[in-house]
Amino acid sequence: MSIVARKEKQKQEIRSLILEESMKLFVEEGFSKVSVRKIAERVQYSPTTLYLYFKDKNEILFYCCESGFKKMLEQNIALGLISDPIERLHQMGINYLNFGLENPEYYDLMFIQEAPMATLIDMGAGWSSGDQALEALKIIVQDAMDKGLLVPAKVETVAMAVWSMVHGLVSLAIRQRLDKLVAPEEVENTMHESLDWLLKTMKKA
Amino acid sequence: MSIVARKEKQKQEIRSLILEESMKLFVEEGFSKVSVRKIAERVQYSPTTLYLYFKDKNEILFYCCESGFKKMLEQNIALGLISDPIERLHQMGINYLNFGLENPEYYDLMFIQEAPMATLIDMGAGWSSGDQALEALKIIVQDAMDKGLLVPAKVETVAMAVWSMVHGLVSLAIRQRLDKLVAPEEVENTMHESLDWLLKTMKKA
DNA sequence: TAAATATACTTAACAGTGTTAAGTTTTCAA
DNA sequence: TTGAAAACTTAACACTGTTAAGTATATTTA
Repeated sequence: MSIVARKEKQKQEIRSLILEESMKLFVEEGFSKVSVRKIAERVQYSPTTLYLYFKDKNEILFYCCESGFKKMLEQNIALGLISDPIERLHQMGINYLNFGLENPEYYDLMFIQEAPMATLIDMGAGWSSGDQALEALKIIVQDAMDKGLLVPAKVETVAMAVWSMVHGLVSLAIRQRLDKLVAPEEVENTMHESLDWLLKTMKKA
Repeated sequence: MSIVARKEKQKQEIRSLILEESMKLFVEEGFSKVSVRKIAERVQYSPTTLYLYFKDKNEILFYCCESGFKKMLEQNIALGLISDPIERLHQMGINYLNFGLENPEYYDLMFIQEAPMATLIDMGAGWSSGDQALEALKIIVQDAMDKGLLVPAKVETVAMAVWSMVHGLVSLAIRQRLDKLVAPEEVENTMHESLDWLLKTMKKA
């Protein structure tokens, strides 16, 4: 049994190696430049060997995506210290914007590309860390309403609005669409102003 | 002179033909399935001939994109009849959501893919119809503020917030991310509720 | 220990992609 | 009618994801 376990462990190590090198490639060359052959070259295996460890390229993308979510959640640990729900929501939004702008390739994978979602669907699995992040958002919104800081409304509606807005900001920025609204050097600043505006606006008078 | 003019006209006709068939392919098979060879087959030319009429594939995408904006603007013509700025902004948002959900392939091209933007940048040209749509948004926001219907703020900030939110809703929906927040059959409805919520919230008490 | 089996990995290939260089056919002016 | 210019095609390059078939390398069984 110990021998089969060791083999399994080795297999897992190679899987990890493949994922690690894939992510490095992402960050260095961008999503569109990542190919099975390039990953293979990095891990010093033939391209077809990767198919012994993953079903297809999309599955590799999916697991990279998962690791992106972990990265994102780590950033939010310090959030627990903020007790005021609105302030906490605000900081969560700021973190979201920063994560997107600092890790555009990850963000692309996690929220823009359809490939990882396709895999998720035919794996029947959950969006583990993604669901977790959304759950956190809903809880904050609920909390804010309970404390009378927001006008009462359906939690899902408000959560969707807030998430859509920050996602909209990041994804339009990443895809160079916000340059069309303000000068490039003002984009980042205005994004934060928009977020501030939303929170100030939604706060019960 | 008349003969060279006729030639030019013929050239334009072929360009139009290529674009038309490209767009049909989009709608029928989706962005990712559109290839130079498939377009060529449809217009009954060899693939390389397309390069005599367009610099590269991205340029074709760019022009398809332009036509998407025209389609979108047409939808907004009836908006002029609404005099109340908030109501007009609301209807503009509803139109935006509907356009995105009804023409996901166009929407993808116009606001999600980076290819057309790349072409735009190295063409040095403007985002003609896109700019027009954004200008309309800014004017409405300004109008609403002038009439005291919105809390005063920087126009660009509010415009960016509103655009980002509707874009966020549509793009997350198209990429199947909103299913993670509410059940699939409730997505469209909740999107509209989120939009309603935003407008109700931003309206000056 | 030797043969049989299972595991790990690679080579070769298919069908597709965007794009370019070179060659052919057609059109039109001198 | 000849010659040049325009329009178009063929062949090829360098990629892409993926599969089938073959080859080594361990591991198990006789």
